Amino acid sequence: MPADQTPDPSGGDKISFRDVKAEIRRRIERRIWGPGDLVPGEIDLAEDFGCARATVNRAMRELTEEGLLERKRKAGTRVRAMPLRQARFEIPLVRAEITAMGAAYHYALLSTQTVPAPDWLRDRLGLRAGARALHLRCLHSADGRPYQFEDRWINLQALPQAETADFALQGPNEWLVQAVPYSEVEISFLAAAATVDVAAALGIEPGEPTFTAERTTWWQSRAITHVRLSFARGYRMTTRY
Amino acid sequence: MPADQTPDPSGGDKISFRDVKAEIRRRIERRIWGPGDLVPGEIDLAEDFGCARATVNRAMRELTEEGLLERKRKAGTRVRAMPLRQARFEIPLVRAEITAMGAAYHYALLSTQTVPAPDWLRDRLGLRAGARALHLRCLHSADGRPYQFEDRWINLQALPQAETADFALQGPNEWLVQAVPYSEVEISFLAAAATVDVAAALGIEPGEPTFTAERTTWWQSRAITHVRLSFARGYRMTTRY
DNA sequence: TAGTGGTCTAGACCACACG
DNA sequence: GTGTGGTCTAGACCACTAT
Repeated sequence: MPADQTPDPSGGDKISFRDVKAEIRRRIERRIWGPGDLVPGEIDLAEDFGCARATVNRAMRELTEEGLLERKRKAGTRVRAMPLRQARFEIPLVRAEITAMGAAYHYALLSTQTVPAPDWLRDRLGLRAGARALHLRCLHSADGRPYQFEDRWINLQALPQAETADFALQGPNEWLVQAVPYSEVEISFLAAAATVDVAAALGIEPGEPTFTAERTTWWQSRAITHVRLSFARGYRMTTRY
Repeated sequence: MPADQTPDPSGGDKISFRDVKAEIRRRIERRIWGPGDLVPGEIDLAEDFGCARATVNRAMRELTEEGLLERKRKAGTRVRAMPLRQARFEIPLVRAEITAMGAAYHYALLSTQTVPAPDWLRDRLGLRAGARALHLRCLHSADGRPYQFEDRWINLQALPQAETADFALQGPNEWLVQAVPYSEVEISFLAAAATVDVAAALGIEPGEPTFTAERTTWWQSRAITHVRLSFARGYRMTTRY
């Protein structure tokens, strides 16, 4: 009997769901199970691997979540014909991002103003006409160099206490996470030409390409805040998968 | 005893790990368990909820993966003080992306050439001096409008059969997934100024901000391909979490 | 050393979807 | 109808780590 029939080369006694995952991965990579193929059922595999069905189940469930398999009741499990590529990005607080690079973090509040929400914002956040919003502009720096320009709007209907908060020392992002944790978020990434505002803050030329993130946040179905983050020249968002 | 001690309001008999997740979420949102707090152990919660420990375990494991909890053996489970924000983006094939919008997909091969790998590419892919690479330039269109410009390099040492493949009809991406499935990938997103090449292909002005993705792919520790994708004006990558 | 999470098992029942 | 995955359970042992 070939030695690689059984995963778990380490001599440990029990088969782990990790072993099963690795072995299934291997069989897919080596085309033993090709794209679109039907994979044996959990019971068969459990017997093959010499483990409980629950173990196989967990392995296949995770591989499904990772985009390698497709499962349907009664129909069985198939190798995804077109593997679902997905990347996961962590969205840290700027402070954490900067200190993690080993740079000194500095925060500055550039302006703060309570104004009637402009039309596009009312539309975006679902505010009624005449609603007031807090508008903040901030700069986050790394080792003294501009790193990220933050242009934020806060819905004062939903978060009236924001009007009296002091954003001179603590950035609005950090204030918000302690005020409204675990919210629902929509985030977009795009390339934008630097406006005069942004260019001035980041020390670049107007019109220069700027990596930009826009984030809208809800809490219990109420819009809380909308922010546009403009990153300094050369910024990249990177991940592996 | 308060009615909300027990989740599962629907009158169903068994407690699902989903019920447990929802209830834990609720308690965190309502600050019953605040940031940094120690959460009861699995055994206690299982008794509370009237379910097996495995059920609580799955709920908490998934919440941990979602970034809401932090777990350590012996130390127990805590509510993350700074919730780990993470976004997941699906990286579909261009064809799928375009047809999903309801637009007609069109692919065109602009140029193809076998050349010695330039220094930056040798560096990036870990190729030896003098290594040859296949250089492809392609355009993907939606309803006849340029959508994505693809500038790709393929390592011919690792994939010699690419040299004789016909990329006139099938894009290199699609060819590659069938030739080398399930590889290891590093991907970056950035904002770049359109080069003359890119601008001409996409029908925009040189220097215009262009949302750009760079992807390098390995298979069994060998570099396979490196690609730079430039998106048309107005492109956004969006997700919710 | 002891407590907590991590995992495996064997068995059971259910829900969905294909024929 | 019937087969496949989806989930729950009760019990067990293990592995890490704080004390």
